[in-house]
Formats: sequence, structure tokens, C-alpha cells
Amino acid sequence: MENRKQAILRAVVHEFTTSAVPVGSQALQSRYFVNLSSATIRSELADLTDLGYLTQPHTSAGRMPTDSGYRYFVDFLMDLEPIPDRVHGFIADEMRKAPADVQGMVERVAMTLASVTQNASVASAPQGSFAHIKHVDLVSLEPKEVLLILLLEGNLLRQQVVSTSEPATQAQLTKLAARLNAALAAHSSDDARRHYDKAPLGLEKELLGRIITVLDLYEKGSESLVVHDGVRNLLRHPEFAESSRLTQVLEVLEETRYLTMLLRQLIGESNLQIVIGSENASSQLQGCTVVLTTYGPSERVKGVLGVIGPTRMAYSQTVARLQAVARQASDRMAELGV
Amino acid sequence: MENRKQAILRAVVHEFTTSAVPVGSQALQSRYFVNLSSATIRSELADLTDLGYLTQPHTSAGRMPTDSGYRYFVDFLMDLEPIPDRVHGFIADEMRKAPADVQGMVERVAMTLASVTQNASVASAPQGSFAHIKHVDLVSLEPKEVLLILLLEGNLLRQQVVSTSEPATQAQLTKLAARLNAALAAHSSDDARRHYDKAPLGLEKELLGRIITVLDLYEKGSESLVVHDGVRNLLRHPEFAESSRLTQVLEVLEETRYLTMLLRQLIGESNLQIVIGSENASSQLQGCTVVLTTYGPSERVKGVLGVIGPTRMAYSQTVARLQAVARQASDRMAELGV
DNA sequence: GTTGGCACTCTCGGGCTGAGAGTGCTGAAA
DNA sequence: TTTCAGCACTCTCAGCCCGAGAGTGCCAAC
Repeated sequence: MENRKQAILRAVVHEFTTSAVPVGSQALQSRYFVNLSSATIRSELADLTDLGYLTQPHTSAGRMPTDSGYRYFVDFLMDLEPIPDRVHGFIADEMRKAPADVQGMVERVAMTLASVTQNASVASAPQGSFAHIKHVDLVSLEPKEVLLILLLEGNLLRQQVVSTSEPATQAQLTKLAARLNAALAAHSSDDARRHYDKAPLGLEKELLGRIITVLDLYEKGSESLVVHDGVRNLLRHPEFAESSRLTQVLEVLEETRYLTMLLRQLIGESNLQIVIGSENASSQLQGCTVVLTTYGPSERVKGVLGVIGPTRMAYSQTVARLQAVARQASDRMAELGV
Repeated sequence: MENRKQAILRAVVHEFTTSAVPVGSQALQSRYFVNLSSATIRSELADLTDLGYLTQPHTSAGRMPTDSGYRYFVDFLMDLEPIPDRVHGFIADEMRKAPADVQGMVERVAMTLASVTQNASVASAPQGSFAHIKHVDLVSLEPKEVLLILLLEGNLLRQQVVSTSEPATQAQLTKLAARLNAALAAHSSDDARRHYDKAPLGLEKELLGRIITVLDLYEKGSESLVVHDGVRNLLRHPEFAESSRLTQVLEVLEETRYLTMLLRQLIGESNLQIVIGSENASSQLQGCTVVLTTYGPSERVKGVLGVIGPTRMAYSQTVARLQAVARQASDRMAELGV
């Protein structure tokens, strides 16, 4: 595409994302192209419309980008907006104040992201594809009821109440826990499974079975933690003035099953993913753009972090800030060993 | 108030809460008072308006209840709507499927409540005013870094990374954990504090200090867990058609600080609390009613469960279902020892 | 106290209209 | 060939009017 067309497309995207009003040839001329006439710009706009990058709500209105227009913009024209120091500082502060467990950390990350992008945010807890056991503990609740506490890599605590077929005292359980720790610490679920196969019938085998169940749940991610925040930010945007638009987004956010799926798709794919309007598989997200990236304490343990907003979002700012939050959150998590 | 006035007020509340349209004398006559003329009803309506229980959006519109009207209704006229078997069954199912930890349980309870009342819900985790320690565990992360795991009454797990001044091996930590367990198990934070005072300088005292910090945080509730769900249900109601109304509610829900305060007020007060429209301290909840009750596994460990909806809500149904969810959730938590 | 009758009030949707914004086209200038 | 001023045209939007409809308050009669 010629340079001038690109410049005009960039100007339309910039103007429309800030004002939310279809932008006309005169506005472009006076604000971006003073040494061009509005008629010239009009003919370029007509070309861009023919190419499918722009559209008008009605014949005598200004132009606004189509989904393809946004796509061209983010692929070829966008350069990341530098992040002000106070925003960097804000993110750092929030990360410093975040609690040292996964749940609390993920919630704080989602909150921070929503706040700095002024849109809704989603975050899934970082997860390795293999669970490694760091520590096992057993607490007697009732004579035949044991609380199994598992500490996984990433300081992730799991608990489960196990009803055993034979009674056990706390002393017996403590001894058993020590044995399990010696056998399992720093080992993967496959190792646990081998131990299970070898173990004689009895309490130890029962507990090993439950440990494997917990690890399976974790690895399949079927109980994965997904949080969202900042829905109120969406209401600032005129595209959500009538509530029906918001209903659809809320259905996606509050119905975590779909969200989990959406986020899981990204893991393993490219590091930054931008899904614009009709590119969304879900019909409820038409008119919305989802920007996703991965984050986590290490290369092997990754979660997904994302921003959801109207297609008319400040792309360069959103992407820059999303990446900044992801980076700082990852650093902080690595530091905390979370 | 005369019986007939009461009957008419009840009819207006019933009609308006189901239709959301101001109700006129003819509608009342044909549906509720066939042996009265509409003129008679009109004069009664005029009286009720003078008493401040009803209002009209404009002179030639029907009547709708004022906040005082709703107040009179819930105080004197409301009788709880029986709950259909399938709703009871649904609640029971959800409770059975809930995970056996506080976090998961609270989320499931909020979800269930939102679903059966078709409004937004809030829930805070049940909390005792005194924290009792059930079990302590120590895991070595780095030579001078220890993960402190506390199991509190209610199978509530707390974790905290502690940087120690002297290095310790896992074997030493295991021994220390056993000593702490013997000293602290089934003891309150006061006991922990006494132990701390007596302890000689060193690792044990450092860890005891952190244990006390965790208990303090828990007891002051400053890190208390509050979740909400079902915001999408609010969008069904015409009063949230334009988004500004929803913005305000979302600010309250997503800004958990205020919500925590609101919920904490209830603990210790009467078992059921209904806050109607202007009775809300928060200006953002004008036009909304909050219905709250307590729940929890035992008398000593209580959380708050609530429904937030428009003042025009089906009060008798909401209260009945809220209480049903609270009861079943409490039973389930007692059963799980959560 | 209750009721039918009646005049009155107010909203709401539809249709009309003029202002305004923005377009596409055309023919001339560079 | 590109640019551009001029112009006719299109479409929205806010404002206005208007009639239908819903509901009221009041009053006189029972």
C-alpha cells in the first residue's frame, strides 16, 4: 500500500480510537495533513473503503476502521506507545504489594492490568505442563479422615479431605508423610504413579491414589484458576452504552469454562495474540478485541494474561502496557518463587 | 393500617415487582379486587400515596412502591414463597459438587445464589473471631528461606515465605515443625503469642512471629475473602438498561474494600437484613436492595451471604431462596469441616 | 362508604422539517 | 497524471407537533 494511504489509515485509527466518532476528510486535513486538500483525502478514503479497511455507518458520515482495517494497523502500522514512568511505578508498586501465593498474585495482576489499560482483564494462573511435588503433609481430622496437603512447584498449595478405610493416628500420618516426602519430593506425577503401582494395599496406596488425582486435575488444568476484573471500565466506552453488549461480554467472563478454553489455546502459540472483532470464535465477543500474552515465573510455568475491550481500543497503548504488566508480574513471581 | 389498604399495597408490590410497569387502578381491580370498583381503589391508592408508600412517575401514570412502601411490605406483609423442589435439588447438587476448601466453597455458594435468585450475589468466607491453629508445616525453599504453611480451623490454609536470619535444613525444619505442632495445635493466637514471648531468640522465635502475623491478619479480617457473581443477571432488569446504573453497582462490587466493610457490619447483627434503596449508606446503591444473611459451619464461624438487585425485586422469593442457600451451604460446610 | 361518569393530564410513538456534516463527482489547474 | 475547489446530494439528528391511550382526581348519586 502506498505510504500516503498507510498514513491516512493510521490517522483514521488514531482519531477514531480516541474520539469514538466517525472521522471525516476535513478533520483529517486540519489535524494531520495540512498541505493536502480535503478532496484529495476524500478520494484516498474512498480507495481505503474499497479495499475493505474502512467503512461508514451511513453515506454522509465519516469513516471508521473495519476489523480488517484494525488488523492491517496492528500488523503493519502500529508502534508501541512508550509507557510513562508513573505507570511503570504503579505496576511495580502493585506487584510489590501482591501476596506471595498464586491466587492472590493472579488477582492482583488482573486488577493492575485492568487499571492501567482501562479495560477488562483476564488472567489464568501460571501452570507447568508437568506437576512436580515439593512437599506432602498429612493431618488427621477424624480417626478415618485425613487432610492431604500438597505443595507443588510454584508454591501452589492443594488440599483434599481423604476418607480412609482404616483409622490412623497423627503420629502414624506424620511418619507416613515423611516417607512420602522422601520418595516423592522433586518428583513428577509419573514418578508418583510408579510408586502407586509398587505400593502394597493399604493407607499409603490410598493416599498415593489421591495424590495422583490431584496432580492429574492440575495437569489437565480442569480446575485451573481464571479471574477477571475491570468490567466497570468497559462501561466508560460508548459501545457499551446499551447494556445488551455488556451482557454478552459478561456471559463470557462469568462463564469461566469458555474463558478457560480461550486462554488455553494461546499456550504454546505465539507470545502475543490479538483477536479482533469477527476474528473471535465466540459470537458474544463480536465487536470486542482480545489481546493476550503469556506470563509466568519461568519458561516452563506459564499462564495467560489478557485485555478485553471494544475493537476501538488504543492498541499501541494496550499492547505496550499488557507486555509491561506481564514482564513485571513474571519477574515478581520468579522472585517470590510463586 | 386497614386491611384493605394493606391488601392493595401488597397487590401493588406484587404486580410491580413482576411487571416493572407502574400499576393502575383498573389492572388491580380486574386482577385482584373484582368486587371493588376501580374508583374505590383509586381513592385508596391516593391515600397510600399520601402516606408515602406509593409514588407515580408522572400524574397520569400508575403507582409504584416507594422505598418506604417496600419497607412496609417486607416488615409486615411479606410471607416467604415456598421453594420448588427442583430449586432445592439444584442447590443441593451444587453444594455437593463444591470443592472441600473455603475458597472454592465460597465461590460455588455465590454462583448458586446468583443463579437461584436471578440477581447479583456476594459472599464472604466464614471466619471465626478467634483463629485456632490446627497444624503447622515448614518447607525449606532456599537455605535461608522457609515456606510456612498454617492450617487453621475450618481447613483454611495459609502460606507465607519467611526469610530467616540463619540457614536451616529440611530435617531441622521438620523437627521444629513437630515441636511447634505439639505446642500450638488446637491453640488460639493468644497461646501463640505467649509462646512467642517465652521463646529464646532464633529461628523458632522468628517463625512464631510470622505465625502471629498471619493469625492477626486473619482475625482482623483485613485479608478476608469476598467474592461476587451474577452481575449478568442484573442486566435482565429494565432498571439497568442504561449502563450508568450498572457502573455504580460494579464500582461497589469490584471495589472490595467497601464491600468487605458492608458485610462486616452485619456480623453480630440480626440474622436477616434487608437494606432498601435509600437506606443504603452508599450513594452508589441507591435504587438497589441488598439482602443479607449469615452462614457458616458453626455458630462461632460465620460469613455473610447476600443478594444485590433492584429495589423492585421479588422479595419473598429472594429471601426464601437466600435462606435456603445459606442453610444448605452451612450444612455442607459443617459436614466437610471446612 | 362506594361507584359511574367525566374532564383533565401526561407519555409515547409517528411523522415532519430544517440544520449540519460529510460525501462523491466534475472540470479545471498544476 | 495528480490535486483541488465547487457543488449537488444524502443521511442523521434534534426539535416540534399531534393524536391515541392510559390513568388520574373529582363529583354527584346511590
